[in-house]
This record gives sequence, structure tokens and C-alpha cells, in this order.
Amino acid sequence: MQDNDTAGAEDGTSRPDGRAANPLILKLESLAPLSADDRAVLERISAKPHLVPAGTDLIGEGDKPDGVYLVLDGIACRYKLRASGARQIMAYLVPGDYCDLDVAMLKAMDHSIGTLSACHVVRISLDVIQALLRDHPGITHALRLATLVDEATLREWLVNVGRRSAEERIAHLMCELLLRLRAVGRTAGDGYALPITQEDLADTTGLTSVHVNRTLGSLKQRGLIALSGRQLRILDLAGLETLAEFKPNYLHLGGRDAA
Amino acid sequence: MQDNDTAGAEDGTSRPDGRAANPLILKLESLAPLSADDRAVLERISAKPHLVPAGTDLIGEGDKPDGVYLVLDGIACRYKLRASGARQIMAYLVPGDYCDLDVAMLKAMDHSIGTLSACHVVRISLDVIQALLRDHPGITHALRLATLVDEATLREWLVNVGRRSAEERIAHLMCELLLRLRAVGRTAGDGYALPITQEDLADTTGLTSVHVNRTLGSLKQRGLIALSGRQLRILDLAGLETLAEFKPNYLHLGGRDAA
DNA sequence: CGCGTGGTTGAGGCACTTCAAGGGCGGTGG
DNA sequence: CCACCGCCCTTGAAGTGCCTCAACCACGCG
Repeated sequence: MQDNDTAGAEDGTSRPDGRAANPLILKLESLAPLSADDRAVLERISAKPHLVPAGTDLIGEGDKPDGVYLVLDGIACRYKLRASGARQIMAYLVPGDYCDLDVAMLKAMDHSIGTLSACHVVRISLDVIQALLRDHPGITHALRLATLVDEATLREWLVNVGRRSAEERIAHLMCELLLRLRAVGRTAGDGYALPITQEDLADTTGLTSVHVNRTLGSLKQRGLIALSGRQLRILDLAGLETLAEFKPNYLHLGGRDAA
Repeated sequence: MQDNDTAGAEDGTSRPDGRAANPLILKLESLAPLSADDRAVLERISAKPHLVPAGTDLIGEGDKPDGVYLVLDGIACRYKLRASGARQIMAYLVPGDYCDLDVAMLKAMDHSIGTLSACHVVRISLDVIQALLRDHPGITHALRLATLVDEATLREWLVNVGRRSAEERIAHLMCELLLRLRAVGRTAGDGYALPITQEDLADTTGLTSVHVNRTLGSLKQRGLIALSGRQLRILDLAGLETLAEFKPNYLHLGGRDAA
């Protein structure tokens, strides 16, 4: 369902009325059905996003979590820093993603969450979250499913850095992002915006930015991708998936898109 | 279980009546208080464990989850295999650990769960789990907390393979296991049984078994650990923690053990 | 127009892998 | 009770994927 809504250019990022489709709703509906009422509630929650510049922390390690952040546009991440300054990125938050529902149960964050690109973000208070979980079983079910997928994605990332080569790691990440972004209508064919630096990619994949650069070069040379101006085009999706040994089952997409 | 049951020796692995203390109860109580009733319910659930030999799958990738497995003794793990046969272990299940509560929401497992050593395991049916979550809010709270800690541990493992050297990875893992096993009374001072092979360690840390062997050698030579016969003694805990840059905040231990 | 951030490229080094062979030890069967 | 077998640990030597250090370049922005 990439080119939905046709109307505007691109796909799904805009609707006839000119407003961007709500990525949270799109994401949850890719996992479980929602009622019209559910959708209305979610629509209301994600009104009035803040614009946060790139490189901004939403929550820092050690802070007491004060709410749940929902990303509507841009890319944010979970990360940890070592004393040396080395950074490991542990998850991407793309449009429709949010940080943990149950996080309020903890006294202090054990990692930080920050933006990689400029982002549209909504902060949802704990009261609202609790009301949501109490009064809307359909939404609750979908949110819990999404949490399971987040965990599965984290496991796949561990496989990525633990047991794949540099080329395979980056190829796998690109395949994953294609499906995740497609589910929220942020792709154009087999391409999408990837508004992050090569250093961010390095800290994601456990490599150095120099080696990421060379690896991207070799993926381009193989004719698998084109990447410039932070815009990625996958030229040979089948080839990229084969290289990465990509199996999308861990994303638990409803089946429409799933392989 | 190394040598408990020896009537009171060691620490907390045995009780006056000769039965091993229930690791699930110990674990949950390290996260949140439980009522006497809660404890009785959990005690009943974990009666009659099965003995499973080492190297046995409890659930395989692709299977539909049919219940929750609780480990009472031994070490099991979550893992994935690549087509090449390469294995990445993504989590250890030590006594008191269980596999996901909400897993029933998914149609198929996206990874496998198997034993590394011989294990005492209890299978808890989905009905029982659902009844537990419905009728025992105290237990539910503790279980949800434990799930958050599992996730945090997974993130820390990603940092481990992504941004630490071989020595640091193994040192970090040993520090983590000390706290996790201590919380369930399976340690003896700064030592514990580690009934897994060096190849298991390699697949955990993203290394080869050859390099794990050499790295263990260098940790021994530095006087940090002693390891033989699958029994680990940490000789210099402070040194090991410093080397690994170990910060136990992610385990969210109540505060008694936490740094 | 200058400056800063990020991308690109080269040369050299090292941490970890690969391949290969031997040794210890517990389990099992004759 | 001993001999054998298989699993695991151990060690050596050679190779390589990725890192480090160090430039230089491209571009957007003030």
C-alpha cells in the first residue's frame, strides 16, 4: 500500500484535505483493527505537535520519566553513551513510534532518548496514557502489540551487530526501515527520506563512520541502493534483502505487506 | 544449582526445610513487594517442574506460542540462527526468568528459546497467566516491571556487542549475572555456577569461541576471575566492574543491591 | 565569504577470525 | 575396570575486516 491516497505527490504523507495522515493510527492499524472511535481518540491525542530540532534530548538517562513521547515526523532514537563518549543507538523512533508505555513504573531512565533529525513530537502525559489504557481496550491491545514488535526489533538489531558483516548490517537496517516507513505512509516506491548522518548510522550498527562511508559506497557500486541528499532509493530490493538475509517476520505486520 | 541443599551452606539457595527458595518469588520481590497471598499463588504455579536436558528447544522460531515457560534452575536462552548456522543468543533465562507474558498476542514466535544447561522448567498455560493478570494486581505489577527490566537488559547487551571490546563484553556479562543470580539466591559470595560452554559465551557476545577462550585467559591472568569446571569466582569485583564500565542501574534492583 | 558540519579517501595497524591440531575429561560399553 | 569416544577446552599461525589517524573536499548557513 505504498502509493495510497494518490492525490498529492509522494504517498500518504498528505491527504485531500492537506493534512498529513496520522502515522500512529496507520501504524496501529497495521497491527490490529481500530474502531472509528479509537481513531478519533488517537487523532485528538496527537494534535498540536512540537517541533524539536535535531540533536535534542527528549529524556536523558537518570531522569524520571514524565510522560510518553510520540514522534509524528522525523527520526529520534534511544541511545546510551559510554564514559569514552562512544554512543550506541538502540532503537529508532520513526513516525508513529513512541517510548514505552509502562515506563512510568520506573524511577529513572536507564538510557536517553533524543532526536536525530528535526522532529514533530507530542508529549502525552501519564494521566492521558492511563486513561487510554483503562478506557480503550482496542487501543490498548494495539499498543501492547506494538511494544512486542519494538522488543522483537531490538532483538533483531542485536543479531545485526553480533552476527552480520558491515554490508549486511546496513542492508538489513535499510530493509527494515522500508517496511516500517511504508506502514506509516512515509515511503515513495522503494525509497524514503533518511535524515540522519553517517555517524548516526555508525552508532546504530556498531561501526565507525569511516567504515559506514566505505560500506555505503560498496552498496552503491553493487547497484543495490542510491543515496544522496539524505534520500535513499533502493534500486534492487530483492538483492538487498538477499544480502541482508532479511526476514520481516519479526515486525509482525498483519500480512498484507508481510512476506 | 551447584551445591545447595547442603543444609544452609552458601546463601539463600536453601531454606531450613530443605527446599530451594522459589527464584520467581525472590526475583519479583527484588522489584516490588508481594503479599503472602501473592507468594502462595506463585509457589503453587511453580510446583512440579520438568527436567529438560541441555540443548533442548522449548519453543522454536515459527511456532505458535502455547504458554509461558518459567525457568527454576539452569540456564536457557533466546536465540536466532542465520542460514549459515551462525547463532546469536539474545537473552539468558536464569532461575526466576520466564518468557514473555504478552506473547500469546502473536501468531508465531520470531525467535527460538532453548536450554543451554539442563534446566528445571515449568510450563504455565495461557489460561493461568490470564487469570493471574486479572486477579492479582500485585503480581501483575511485578511481572510488568520484570518485563521492563528484560528489555533494558536487552538494550545493554546491544551496547555490549556494539561498543565494547571482547574483554569488556565478557566482564560486563559476568557482572550482570552476579547481580541477577544473587537476586535469586544462586550465588556463593562473588562466585556462581556458569553451566554453559565457551561457544555459548561466544554466541552471546558476538565473538568466536577461540577468541572467548583467549579472552577468558587474559581475564584470569589479570587476576580478575577464576573459572574452572563451570564454576566462576570473581576475584576482584571492583576491578571487573571498572573494566566493564558496569553500571547496574538498568537492572532496576530495588536499592538493596543497587549501586 | 568564511566557517562548521558531514562526507570522502588513503595508509597503516590491530582486534578478532579462520583454520588446524592436540589434549583433558567425563561418560559409556565391553 | 579399563579403553574408547565425543565434547569441549586450549594453543599456534596466518589472514582480514574493520579501526585509527589524518587529510581534504562539498555544501549550507550566517
